[in-house]
Amino acid sequence: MARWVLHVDLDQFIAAVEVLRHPELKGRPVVVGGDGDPTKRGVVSTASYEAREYGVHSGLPLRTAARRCPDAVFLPVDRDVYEDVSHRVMAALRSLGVVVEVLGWDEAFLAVDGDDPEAVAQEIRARVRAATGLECSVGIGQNKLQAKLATGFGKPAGVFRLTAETWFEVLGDRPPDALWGIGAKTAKRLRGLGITTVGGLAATDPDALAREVGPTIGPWLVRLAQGRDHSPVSDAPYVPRSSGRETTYQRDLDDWDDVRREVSRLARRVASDVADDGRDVVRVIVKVRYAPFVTQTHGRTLDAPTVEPARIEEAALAALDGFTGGRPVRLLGVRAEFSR
DNA sequence: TCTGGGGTCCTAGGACCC
DNA sequence: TCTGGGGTCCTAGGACCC
Repeated sequence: MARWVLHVDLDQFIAAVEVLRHPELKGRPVVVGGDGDPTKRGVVSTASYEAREYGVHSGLPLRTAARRCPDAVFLPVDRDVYEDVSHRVMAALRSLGVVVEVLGWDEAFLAVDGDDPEAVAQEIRARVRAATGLECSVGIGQNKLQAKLATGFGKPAGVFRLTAETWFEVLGDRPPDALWGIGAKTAKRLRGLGITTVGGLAATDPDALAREVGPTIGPWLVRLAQGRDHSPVSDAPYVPRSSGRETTYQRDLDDWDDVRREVSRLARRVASDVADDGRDVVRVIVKVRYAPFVTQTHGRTLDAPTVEPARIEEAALAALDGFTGGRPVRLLGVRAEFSR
């Protein structure tokens, strides 16, 4: 009996959840992001397929989205609702009685045995639809990498199988950033080395690439392009490595007394988040993004692991002392790292 | 009129030690 | 004029993902 990995990805998840609770929006361009005001600083979390027709996509500044699609309905991000729907989706997936590895709100890997993975995929789609009213797409592969990439070819509301046999036929001529883990920066770097396709990357000598981009990443990139991946589908409970809060201010902070107050406020929020799950904090990192979008971080390692809010705040303020110059600030962040 | 917020993992350089 | 080699920890930054 064959072993398959199925990757499930909800279609336009956040926008679909909003349409579900506002049925009058069905068929209209819907853009979810920020606090729903497209004149403010913020980016698109998810755009409905109708809005995508206008070139609106995740990560696009809201102001740009409003320019491209003035008739779109703009809605604020409502995390609690998406989390709740996400729980129902994952419960529907677990109802199949297989190992489910959750990946964010709207994605999961499933380990499935059998000779008809397409039938299982359709059963998944039916159960998710019954539980939530939402559509999803399912990728089928022999490993997580293949399954994850397959899903994109099944969208929307479809199923696609991608195996070692069809890997190069489907992906060989595509640019390297079609792969999961290669972004614009790495694609550009590869282009500089004359590598412009997945097929080309797969045929590159791993040792040669190691010399160019590092001993771990070089060979990993080649394995990625070959569609090789041995990582298991795991339902082990997620253990966070860190927890943080950050804010982009609608108007830059010019006064560093305000900056200091805001760092204290963020640190106390982080401390309160951390207290909820009782993890010991070993290091606190402060992030500052200046008005021209230049970002710097400074951290403080604690003398001893702690959950004490006062110690966490103190460490954040000490880390803030690493920043000099007093330039206007666009974003502040505080992150706590846990002992491992 | 630019460019969110939540994360993870890897790299590179300096400090420090033997 | 020359100034080891290896290991580990700490720190800041980069790249990527949802």
